[in-house]
Amino acid sequence: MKPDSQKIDEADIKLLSILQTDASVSLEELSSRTAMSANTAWRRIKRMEEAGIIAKRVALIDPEAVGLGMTVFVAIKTSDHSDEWLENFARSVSAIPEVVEFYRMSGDTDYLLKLLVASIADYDRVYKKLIRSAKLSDVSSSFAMETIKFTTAVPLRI
Amino acid sequence: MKPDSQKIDEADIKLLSILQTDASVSLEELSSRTAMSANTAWRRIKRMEEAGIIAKRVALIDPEAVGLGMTVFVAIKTSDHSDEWLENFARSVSAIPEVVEFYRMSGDTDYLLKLLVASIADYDRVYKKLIRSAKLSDVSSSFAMETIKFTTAVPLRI
DNA sequence: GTTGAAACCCGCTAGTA
DNA sequence: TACTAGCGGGTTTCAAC
Repeated sequence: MKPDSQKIDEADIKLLSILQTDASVSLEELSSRTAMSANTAWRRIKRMEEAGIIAKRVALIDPEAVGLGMTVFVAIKTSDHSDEWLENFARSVSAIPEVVEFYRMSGDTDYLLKLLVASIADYDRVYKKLIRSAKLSDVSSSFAMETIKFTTAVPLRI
Repeated sequence: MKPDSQKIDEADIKLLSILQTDASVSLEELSSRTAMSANTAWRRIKRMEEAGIIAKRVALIDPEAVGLGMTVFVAIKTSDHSDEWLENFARSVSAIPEVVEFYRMSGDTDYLLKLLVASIADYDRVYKKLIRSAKLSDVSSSFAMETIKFTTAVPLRI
């Protein structure tokens, strides 16, 4: 799966830049845009897929279009907990589909979650599920009024 | 682009669930997994693409694999600013590739950014770019120690 | 060993009943 | 909704450097 961390060169970055913006471009177009032959492009892509650099190809759904217009950030502080509590916490929270991002933080808050929900009522439903599943106490939520930018494109540099 | 907000039924949700997890599945496999003909699956997908429900197809890059192992959240508070300042702020911050998410918030913090950077030094570079581009004052950063969950799959429900 | 070109063949796309 | 035909593109192979 991860054969000794292959180095990525400029040509790879060109390919990745295109594919992480639009994965539906053909090898032909890819080759014309990168000044390499189609099967060189194909070989490089395949190598990066096998190396895990390209994790997967997905369809991105517009959350608004399916009625998920509300983004909520949930900050959680935990007082000392055992390892198994933490493990269980991570597992049960990860299993909630509305939790789309979940980080262990340094500083003030210990955990930060990003939720995608339909409405306040929907948020309340998920919130209850959340505190029930892990028996949390110190939880505070912030609501996003507007998503100014959201991209899955990572900042690639030479 | 958005012809009168078509309703999404269960069959559509089945398709979306698969495609938002793995967009590389063939129509044949899609049809066998959803009990609809390949042709029907294709037509539904095309309709959802045209309706903007499926926004795009992208390759997801593992940030760690390309040396972007650090996720930072930046909370910004603004004291009263003019409309044009706000507009310029949104535009210049959005243009920074390391800013992968950018929200206008309710409550304590006015804006929340998510950054993908390589290291502390890299973070510092982006931070400087940030405060220079929009002349910010009240900025506080929190570092993610661990990404427990990150998914682009939205919580689809019947 | 690495690169490019060309053939193969599968599967996407679209037209028709 | 199902069938079918065309064709575009991913995959493989082979030859050349």
